[in-house]
Amino acid sequence: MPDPASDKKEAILKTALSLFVERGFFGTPTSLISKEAGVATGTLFFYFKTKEALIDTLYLRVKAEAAEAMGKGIDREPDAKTKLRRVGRNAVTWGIANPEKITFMELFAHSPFVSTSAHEEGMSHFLFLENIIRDGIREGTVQDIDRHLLFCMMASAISAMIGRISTAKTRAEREMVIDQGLDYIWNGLSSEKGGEMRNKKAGKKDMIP
Amino acid sequence: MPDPASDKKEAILKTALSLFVERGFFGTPTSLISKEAGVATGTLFFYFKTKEALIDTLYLRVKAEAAEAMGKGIDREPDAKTKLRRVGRNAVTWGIANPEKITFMELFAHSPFVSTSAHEEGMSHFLFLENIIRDGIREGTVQDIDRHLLFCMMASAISAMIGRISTAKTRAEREMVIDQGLDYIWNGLSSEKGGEMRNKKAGKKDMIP
Amino acid sequence: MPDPASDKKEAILKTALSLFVERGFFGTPTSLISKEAGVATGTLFFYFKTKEALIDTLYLRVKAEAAEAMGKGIDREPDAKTKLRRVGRNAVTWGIANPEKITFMELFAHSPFVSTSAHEEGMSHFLFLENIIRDGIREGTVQDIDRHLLFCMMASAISAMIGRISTAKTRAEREMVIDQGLDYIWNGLSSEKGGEMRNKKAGKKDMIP
Amino acid sequence: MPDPASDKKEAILKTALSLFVERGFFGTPTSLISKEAGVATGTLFFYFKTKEALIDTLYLRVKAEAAEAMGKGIDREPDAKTKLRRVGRNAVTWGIANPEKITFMELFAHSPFVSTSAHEEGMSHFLFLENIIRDGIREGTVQDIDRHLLFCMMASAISAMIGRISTAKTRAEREMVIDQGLDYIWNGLSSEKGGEMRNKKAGKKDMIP
DNA sequence: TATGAATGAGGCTTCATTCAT
DNA sequence: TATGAATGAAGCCTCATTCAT
Repeated sequence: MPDPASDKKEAILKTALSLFVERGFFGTPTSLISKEAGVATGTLFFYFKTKEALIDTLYLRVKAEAAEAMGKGIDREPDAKTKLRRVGRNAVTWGIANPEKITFMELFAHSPFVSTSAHEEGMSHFLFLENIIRDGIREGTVQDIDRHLLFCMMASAISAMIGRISTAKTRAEREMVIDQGLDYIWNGLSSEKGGEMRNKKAGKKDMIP
Repeated sequence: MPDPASDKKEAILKTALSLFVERGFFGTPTSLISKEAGVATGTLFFYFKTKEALIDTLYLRVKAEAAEAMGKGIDREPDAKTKLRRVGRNAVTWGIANPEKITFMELFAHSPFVSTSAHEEGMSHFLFLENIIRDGIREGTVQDIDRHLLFCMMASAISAMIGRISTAKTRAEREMVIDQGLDYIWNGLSSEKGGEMRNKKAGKKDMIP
Repeated sequence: MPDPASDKKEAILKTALSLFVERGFFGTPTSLISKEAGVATGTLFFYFKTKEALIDTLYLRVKAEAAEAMGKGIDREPDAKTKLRRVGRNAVTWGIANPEKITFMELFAHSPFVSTSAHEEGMSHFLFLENIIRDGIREGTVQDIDRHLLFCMMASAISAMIGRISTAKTRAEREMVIDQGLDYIWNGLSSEKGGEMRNKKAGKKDMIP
Repeated sequence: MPDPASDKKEAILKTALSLFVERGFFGTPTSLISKEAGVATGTLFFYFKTKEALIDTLYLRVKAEAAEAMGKGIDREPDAKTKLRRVGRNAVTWGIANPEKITFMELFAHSPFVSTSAHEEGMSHFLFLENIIRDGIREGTVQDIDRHLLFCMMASAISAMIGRISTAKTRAEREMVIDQGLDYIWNGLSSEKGGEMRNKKAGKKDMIP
């Protein structure tokens, strides 16, 4: 009962993902994709009008999947800080489980091979992140600096983490890197850091005799 | 004094830089490079055995130039913190002045078109950065977390900053983004708050008695 | 009464005619024909074993229809001259009413895409024309020159007329062109003129006395 | 001293002419052209940006050559009648000597594969013909009917003649067909007979005392 | 050094045709 | 009868690279 048509389409998408990551867009001929996917050359073009249409579809899917994974469970978190921390952990978890997809997103995030419309549609899945940042700024727990800059930096930091984690040998090392990385990110975002704020809060408590 | 031969070689390199950034590696035919550079197709292959040899040369040059720019004046800085802050500011300044080169580095940082040896040689120019981080850790001013992770995160943060800055309309906005970005980076790197957090936690325990 | 099966076949033929005229044989994919005809790709190949079988069928139909139209009413004409003139007018009338079919015939009259057998069978519909010419020669009203040449020239003249007529703006202009064209054709075919010319000259002399 | 570059280009043009005539535009792959011409596939595209550019060039050349051949010696002819007769004979002579080129012109005269600009430029070579017809009308030796129609009919008649001639077995038969054909054309064009016929009819009336 | 005509492998895509349903 | 997913050969064209000059 598995839809045979869908099977071939999925096989193409899966194979394309691997090959694009491995060899880049221009580096992977459509003929290789179809061969590795076990379909005829014409079949690829039956499902995707163009090589670019193929990568567009792929891009959108991966972005959507990533966004969904990152947003998992954030509603149960009480504030922006914990929400963002959970997003970070979700991202790392998903990235580790889907290294190809992470690499794919990085490779084609600014690629001209992906259509502008696909870029825009892909970006829309992450609007919820900007919302959390905005809430955090309102709460006073996130530094009130340029939101888009924060967003980009957070994204690049997570990406760097995943990159670093993928070289980790043990589970322990991996966990350590995640913790350190999330600390780094949060401390960078936190408005507490001003050392003074901490001092202030802590001080208040400390000062209570 | 201008060696005519060298002129052509330089013209090819300069043109190739622009075109690779604009259109990617596979997207720019060598014929286009030579045409835009005002030389014959054969001339390009006289100076560079291969298209890959051309991009390797380019990559190495840009990396070396970037490293040199980032290291400017760090000897006069007293400690790791100020050194790193100066590196960051140098990087941003250079990146803004050389947008094509920045883009080029990002595009080909992990690219298979650049040979492994070139990647390694290119990376070597940045060893001084890891040294500063190591010193900072020894000084106690930089968090004692994975050095390579710090390095990657710093690099990606700077890159994100430059990206964000390039969309800034006014000089004032630009300066603000730089300051905020460097704050973010430093606060992320700083051991102060981390220390305090640890202190805090430790404090909790301390307070138990 | 409309056989649904036949409906599809007719739809395919009709669509194919338009598309072949518009875009040529190789220029119109069978997939386009079936799409525009509103049938599945497989259906076309159910009714026509091959793309060439389709165009053969089309060719034969159009030729037969044209021949029938051209022969309409010639039995009521008294002699070869009037017969031929009626054939010419019939041809023009039909050609104006069926521009696609005329173009189709011209396009594929010598085309290798139409099988030789179809060409031969198509030509057979026009044998009656050669018969009229033969009769005219026997009557003495048509020049006794190569019959096949006459046939070809008449055909090409009619075709030229139709082409010229299709650029006419007004009905009056169109009628004028038809009359002039038929005059041209007939005068070209007529043996009278030679005779009359001779008679005329002779006549002049005769009249001198 | 024969320009080697030009050699290859000419070989391609010559081969393309034969193949297009033999197999049509879509029926002859560029790969076949280059193979038969003895050059590499890339060479064809070095000289002609596109397959269409190739046929355009070919079309223009053939048209120009045909026009030049048809106009040969007409200046030495005294009047429109002899000029046109010479044009006709020139055309037939050239057509017999260059059967492929004649066929080529017929095949692609209305072809969409030849660009509109090429069609227009090609047509311009034949303006001198329309001029002769105009002069003839002024002289009173050519029927005063639509000039463009005359032009088309003459062209198609000549073409039909050539077609018929190419099936001639003996030189004598060929000469006969040429003479008959030119007679046909001229009688069709001549205003004498038309005029005389009218004169004749009128004359009869006039003679009625 | 420098040129640019020439090469030919290889890429993307089309399309006539088949076949299981 | 009718469908449309699937096929794969073949077409047009690009482009890194060479080589005679």
